[in-house]
Order: sequence, then C-alpha cells, then structure tokens
Amino acid sequence: MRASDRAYAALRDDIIEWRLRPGTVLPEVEQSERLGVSRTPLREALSRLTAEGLTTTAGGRGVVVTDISLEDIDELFELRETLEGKAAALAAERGDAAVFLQLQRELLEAPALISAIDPARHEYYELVARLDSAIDAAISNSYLAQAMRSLRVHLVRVRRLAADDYARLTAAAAEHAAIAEAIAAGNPRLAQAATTMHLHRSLSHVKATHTPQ
Amino acid sequence: MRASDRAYAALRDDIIEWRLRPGTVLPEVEQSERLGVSRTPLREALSRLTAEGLTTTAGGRGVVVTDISLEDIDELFELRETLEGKAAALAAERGDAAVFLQLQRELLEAPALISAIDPARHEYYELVARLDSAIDAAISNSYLAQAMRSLRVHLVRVRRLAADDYARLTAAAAEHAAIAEAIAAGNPRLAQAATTMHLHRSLSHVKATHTPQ
DNA sequence: AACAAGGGCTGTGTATACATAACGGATGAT
DNA sequence: ATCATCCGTTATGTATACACAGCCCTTGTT
Repeated sequence: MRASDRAYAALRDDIIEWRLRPGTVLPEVEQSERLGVSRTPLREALSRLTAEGLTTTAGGRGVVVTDISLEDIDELFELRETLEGKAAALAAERGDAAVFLQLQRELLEAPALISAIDPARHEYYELVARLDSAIDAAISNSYLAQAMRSLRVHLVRVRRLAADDYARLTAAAAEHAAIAEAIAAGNPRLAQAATTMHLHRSLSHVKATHTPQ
Repeated sequence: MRASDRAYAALRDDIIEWRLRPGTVLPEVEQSERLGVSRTPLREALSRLTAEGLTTTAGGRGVVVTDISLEDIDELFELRETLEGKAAALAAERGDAAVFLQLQRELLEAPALISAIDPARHEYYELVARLDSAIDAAISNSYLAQAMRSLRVHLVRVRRLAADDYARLTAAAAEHAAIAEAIAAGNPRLAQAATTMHLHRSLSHVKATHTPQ
C-alpha cells in the first residue's frame, strides 16, 4: 500500500472517530512525523480530505478539521433523503429481488447481533453496509453511487455522536428491513417512503441525544 | 495564483473543451513541461481532477482522461434531475422572490443575447450561471450545493457535445424562465416540475444531436 | 507607556533527486 | 515457431532541499 494511502486512511479514521477534534490544525511536518511518512504523500492525503470536506485549508495556517454543527446535520440529512430516496426507488425498479429478500431476512434477525457481546456492534453495522452496497450495485448509476459514498463519510462521523442504544438500533434494523422488503417487492414509491421514514427517525434520534441541554 | 491552481485550471479546461480527448494519457513529466510547472503541483492538479472524475488512474500507466458514454449521460441526468429538482423546490421555499423575478425577466429577453454576434454565447451562458448561483444561494445547503457543483463540471463537458443551435437555446431560455417564475412564486412542486421538464428536454436534445449516425 | 517597524521564525509552495515497480522488447530454449 | 524469461526503459512514488510569505515578538522611538 502506498504511503499516501496509509496517511489518508489514518487521518480519515482519526477525524471520523473524533480523535482529532474539529478546529484541530494539522501542520504538515508534525503530522508527517506522527504518521511516519514524508510531507509529499501527507500533502496528497490532506488534499483528498479537503476535497471530501473533512478538512478545510485555513489560508496559510494549514488545514484544520472541519466542524459539524446542528445545521450541518440538517443539511446533511436533507441531501441524504434526496439521494437515498432516489436510490431506493431505482433499486426497486432495477434490483434483484432475491438479494434484497435475503437482506431483509437477515435484518429481521439483527437484534440478535445487537445484543451480542461486541460493544461496537461491528456485525450489525457490517450488515447495514451490505444493504448499502446492494443498493449501490442495483441502481447501476455510478454518479449517484459516488455522491452517496462521499456523503456516508460525513454520516459515519455524525453517527459517532449519537447514543446508539439497543432500542434505537433494533428500531433502525426494522426500518432497514422495511426498505429491503419494499425494494424486493419492486415498489419504488414504497421504497422511497420507507427510506424517508428511516432517515427522519434517525435524524430525530441524533438530535434528541445531542441537544438535551 | 499557485502553480497547482494554474495547472488544474488549464487541464480542466483542456478536458472540458475536448482539446484533450478521452483516453489521452497524461504523463507527469510531459504535462509538467507543457504547462511550465514542476511535477509536484502537477500531481496535485491530477489528484483533484481524478477526485472529480474527469480523469482516472490507469494503474502504473499514468492518469487518462475519462470517457463519457451515452450511458454516462443518462446516469448524469438521472442524478441531475434528483439534485436540481430538490434544489429548485428548496429555492421556492426559501429563496428571495425579487431575485428570481428579475432573473425571469432577463431570461425572457435572452433570445436577444443569443442572436447577438458572440458565437460562444458567453452572455447567455453567464445568465444561466447566475440562475444556478441564485439557486445555490437560496437553498442554504452547502452539501447539496457542493454536490451540484461537482456535477456541473461533467455537464459542461456534455454540453460541448450538443449542437446548441438558436432554436434549442431559445427554448432552453424559456424553460429556465419557467423555473425562475415557479421559484419566485414560491411553489416548490411547480419549480421541481419545471426543472424536470427542462432536464428531459435537454437530455433529448443532446441524445438527438449525438446519435444520428 | 504605547505604537510602529523590523527581524526572526514557522508555515506552506515548489523543485528536484532518488527509489521502485511495471511494461515492452529482445533473446533464448523447447 | 512460439512461449517464457530477463533486462532495459520509462513511468510513478517518495524524500528532501530550497523559496517565499505571513505572523509574532521584540525593540526602538515618540
């Protein structure tokens, strides 16, 4: 693997996992020494992060980790509803029903995964990621898929803010199962509606856990 | 201006204006000499182009200019309809009516601009760009605006393929005026419908002029 | 004591030298 | 004759040295 890829992945994870807080400046020499690479590949990594919106160049003062405000979350979910609603509808039109039926079955059994010992819920999130991938493949629209991929980076970051308790995750699994069911049934409008429902509930949950004060 | 910015702008223009045809390989040393910059800023320019999708890295063989097939155009417009339809609806809800009323007036007089001597129709395209900017500002959603900006690069490239004759441009101006009117009237569904109409006609025009053989 | 000017320092922007991997051609063996 | 292998060339990947600009601190003057 290339040094620039390693630097990019390391920095991206640090930002997504909130180990690098918003506002943190990332001087090139300091970070290149921390990650054990030279300045050249590190600069490329920073360029990619800035293109994705995870960092911004603060005019002569280096790049800084971007903040995510509550307004940002609203905007993020507004775009997400647009893109993922369309994607679900297209998947219902073009997707393979068998694939989504299988995903629906697995999602209905997801509570077992959530109650398992893994506190990070890797198995559950991996299952949801497989649903995303199946939708990506079904829509056969690389531009739309690319737009959603660039969104998901920010969404993972937001997800780390929310308290993903057992109750919410089981509800979310049921909502995902409903999306998969609608796609498997070949019903575009229902798939879009199920997606809208799920995103609104997710957004409500995030805002409820993040603005109690 | 930085050397990397100049290299990026030059290469982007060359690709958009089809001076660099799809499939053209862009070796770093050759292009750096052509543009009068070193390899380092040129590499950053190529990274940005690749992130936008105008070029792709061809594993060890350098970066190549990406192709735009007819399927790509279909996918592009599918995403465009989703994003710009939503944007028009949001602009109708949140925008300043006076701004769009003024734009509508100017668009209704656009045929005068088109029949002017300028063969590149700079004035007309500048007016359309102002409508895009007004919508961007009205939606107050930076993520959606960013997604549309990254799309427009590809769309300009496609536009260069189409025969923008007088008849099509005057029709397009009327369609744009209808969008501005709907936004000014504060009617989201009408604005979205007008956008859908315009994009479908644009797509039909592109496909009609590009697949006669 | 306060303000302005200058110098140093820290940062990014650029160039270039070196390392390394892959493609192509040529040559040999089968 | 054809295929495999080796070597040379050429490309990118990386490191580092240099250039330059902006901010802060210090110092001098008023």
